Order: sequence, then C-alpha cells, then structure tokens
Amino acid sequence: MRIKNYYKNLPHKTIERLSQYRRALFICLDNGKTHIFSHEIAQIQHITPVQVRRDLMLIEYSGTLRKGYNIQDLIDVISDIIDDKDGIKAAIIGMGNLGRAVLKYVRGKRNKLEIVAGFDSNPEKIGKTFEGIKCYSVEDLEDEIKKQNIKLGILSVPGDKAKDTTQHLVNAGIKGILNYSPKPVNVPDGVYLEEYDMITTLEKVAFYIKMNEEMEKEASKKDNPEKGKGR
Amino acid sequence: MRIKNYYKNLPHKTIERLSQYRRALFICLDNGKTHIFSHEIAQIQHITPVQVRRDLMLIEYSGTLRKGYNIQDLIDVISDIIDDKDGIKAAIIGMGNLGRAVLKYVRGKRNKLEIVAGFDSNPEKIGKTFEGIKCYSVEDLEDEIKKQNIKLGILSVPGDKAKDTTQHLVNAGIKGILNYSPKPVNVPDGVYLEEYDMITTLEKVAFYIKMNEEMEKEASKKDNPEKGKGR
DNA sequence: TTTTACCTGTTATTTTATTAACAAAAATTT
DNA sequence: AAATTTTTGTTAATAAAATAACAGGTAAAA
Repeated sequence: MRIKNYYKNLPHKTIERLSQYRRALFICLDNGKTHIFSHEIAQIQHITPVQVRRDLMLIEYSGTLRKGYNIQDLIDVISDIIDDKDGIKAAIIGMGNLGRAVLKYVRGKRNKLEIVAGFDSNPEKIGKTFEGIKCYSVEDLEDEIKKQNIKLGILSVPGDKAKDTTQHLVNAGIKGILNYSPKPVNVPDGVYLEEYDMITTLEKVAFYIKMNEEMEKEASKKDNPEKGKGR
Repeated sequence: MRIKNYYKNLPHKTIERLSQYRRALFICLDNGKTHIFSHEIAQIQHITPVQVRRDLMLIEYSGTLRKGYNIQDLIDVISDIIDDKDGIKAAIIGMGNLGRAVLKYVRGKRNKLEIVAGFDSNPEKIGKTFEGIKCYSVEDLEDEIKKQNIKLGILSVPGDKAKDTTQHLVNAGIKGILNYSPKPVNVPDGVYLEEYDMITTLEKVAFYIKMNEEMEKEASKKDNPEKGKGR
C-alpha cells in the first residue's frame, strides 16, 4: 500500500527530475506517443535508465514490462506529487528582462503554478500588463501579496535591491522565494529559499572548457613522442 | 608543494562554490574589508564554515589564524584556478529577454569571460547593439563562432529552436554550451554541456511550499489535542 | 515449445558531498 | 605567565546520490 505522505522523504534531486520528466512527457504526449521506456526518458535527460527507474520506484509508479510507462498516467502521478491541488500563486518582483523572461517561460505550462502579479519600481512599467500579468508598484508589494494570497516570490531585481525586497516579501508572509538576483539573500525559518544564480553555472562551463583544453594539450604532448597511439 | 594541475580533481560543487565565494569577496573588498573569516563567507552563502574551509583546503589556500583570509589574495587564487588566463569568448544565441538578461548580468563582472557576440533570427534585432554587443543573424552563426574563436555558447532561444541551434554550435566547433532553453539538447563528447532550466527550480520551490504547508497542518492536528506544547 | 532478447523493479555497492570532531596555534584575558 | 578563547586545517564519520548487479517476467523469435 502507498504510505500516506511517503513523498515527503523523496530526495531533492528526485523532485527536480520529476519536474523534468513531466515536461519531457508532455512533449512526447504531444507527439502522439502513449508509452515510453526508461531508457528513452533517460536519453532526453542525459541520465541513466536506472536512475529513471529508481525515481519512479520511489514514487511507487509501475510501468508495464516490455511496454514501458504509460505517459499520461505517469504525468498524472507526478502531478499528484509535485503540484498543490489548489494551485500556488506566484509573483515576479522585478519586471526587467529577467522577470519577463521567466514570465514567458512559465506561461502556458501545464502546471498548477500561477503567476498572478508583477512588481517593479520603474513608473513606466507600473500599471502596464506583461503577458497578461499586471505590474504593480513595489510600494504595494506587501499589500498585494497578502490580498492575493501569493505564496511564491520570484526575485529578479538587481542585486542591490535583493535584500530589501526579500524583507518585504517575508513581512508579507511569503512561503517560498526563488532568488534569480545575483546576490544571496537571507530568510527566516519556515520560508523556503532557492538561490538560482546564472553566473555560477556560466563560470562553471568556462572552467570545464579551460580544463578540457589543458588536458587535450597535455595528452598530445604525451602522445607525440610515442607517435600518438591514443585516440 | 602544490601539485601541478591538482585542481583538475576538484569536486564539481567546489567549483561552483568558488565562483560564488569570489563574487562575495569582491563585494566585501568594495566595502573596504581586507580580511574575512570562514564563518562570514559561510553566512553569505548559507553554508557551514567547515565547508568553506574544506573548499579552501582543497585549493590549498591558507588563511591566517585568528585573522581569517586575505580577501584580495583569495580572489587571486580562485581566479587562477577557475579563469582561463587568456580569457574565454562567449556568444549569446537568442537575444530575447533571457539573452539580454544574461548579458546584463555578466557585463562588468570582473572575470575572464567575455561575451563578444549575440545572435538572433529576428531581422529587427540583427545589426543592433545590446549592452555594447553586436547582434548577428543566426545564419552567420557558424562563421562568426569560428572567426572570433568563440568557445562558449549561451543558448537562450525558444525550446523549438534549441536542437538546431545546438547542432550549428557543435558544427562550428564550440567547446561548451550553457543551455537556458526549456528543452534539453544533445552534444557529442568533448563539448561540455550544462542544462540550466528555470522551470525545474520554480516547481521545486512550489513543491516545498506545498509540503511545508501540509506538514504544518498535520502538526497542528497532532498538537491540538495535547494543548500545543510545541513551538 | 523452447529459447532468446528485452525491460522493469529492487537491493547492493560505490562514489560524491557534507558534517562532525579535534589538534594546533595565535591573540586575549585573568 | 597561565588559562581561555578563537579560528584555522585536517582527518574521520555520516549522509546523499548515483551506479551496478541481478532476479523475474513477458513478448517475440527460433
């Protein structure tokens, strides 16, 4: 029997992958597929089939031997776990390029996450509508968050505004913050925080490019005297 | 003695944190500080002081007892490891909101990563300049990448263009790709790929908000009969 | 009908990452 | 000058994540 709330012990990485699986599954569904093998999901996500099966084992979803997983069923099971059944309302704070990019990303995705408001300090943006979302003044931040029962704050303000804005969000009783700004912020216990910094990943890629090049250079140095038998 | 190329075995997570430390250190330096303790770095990054010290141990950097780490020195050591000394040239493919957001993020950061070109398919954008970076037609992608010796491609195109664009980047001999687009892409061996999907993190935050709420609800159910001795 | 190939589900093992524990050394206090 | 505090650097222990190994069952092929 499925233990009640078993999913509360799912590894963080599994949660992330479930979200990714679901998006891949939607695409497959749109392409007319009804079933999918673990190795197919794995290939899309650049992971191993075992990992896929292990994740699905953890959420106690079973496929059919030699037929794979029923895509629609699996989507439903994943959604049951990761979505709030009443939906979660989110706001974007900072309607610059980044904020608007996130808005476009999220719009039309088939999940229970609903962006209901944007905030900015720029008078030219206040009152305007982006992708169907109204942009309020940051001055109204606390009021609107409370009024509309917004639980998730997407922080896409410049670094120097991050700290203050976070404080306002916390004051308003926000439940989770996704910080896209370049500066880490602090939140009290009970507020879930995820820092999502674009520069780190960029510098990481640059590092591994550099490292690969250096390793190639060394390999060719070593190979040449021996007339390069390696590949 | 520092073993040559010791840093090639650094854990991936350490590489990520080094990038983060460095940015935090720049800010501290700007604020007039000269030294910093491990617990101070830790607090900024929401990690433990042990982890900071362990990372610095791995890069064989030593601080001064009871004085902490010399900020400028540490910045230099980290830079020595993660930066390519000749710099790495990067291009942004897709000059929509996301691409321009990344551009703004990176501009003026004191690292050896240089964004030298943008690409887009929209005729209105081609030939224009964003943040000082010229936007080329995607048709010229392969040529420009080769001509300018661009090694890092930042993919910020819509999902349906991701696959084709990646192929062009690979054809042009790109060394690393950071994929911000909502669809995973495939690259051959020798090309370093990092998928950096905004939705996953967003859904993760939503999940933990939901979970925290459910746990609170349960806790209050359990607490009430006993007149709530918990805090 | 038997054999083979294929694919799932699960446990065991290995690897990677984090945290704890503590020795040593310098500044500060008593 | 002895004791205490603070902070580093390192090793040891634990936890989390990924991978390997393999049992078992089903469809297809021989």
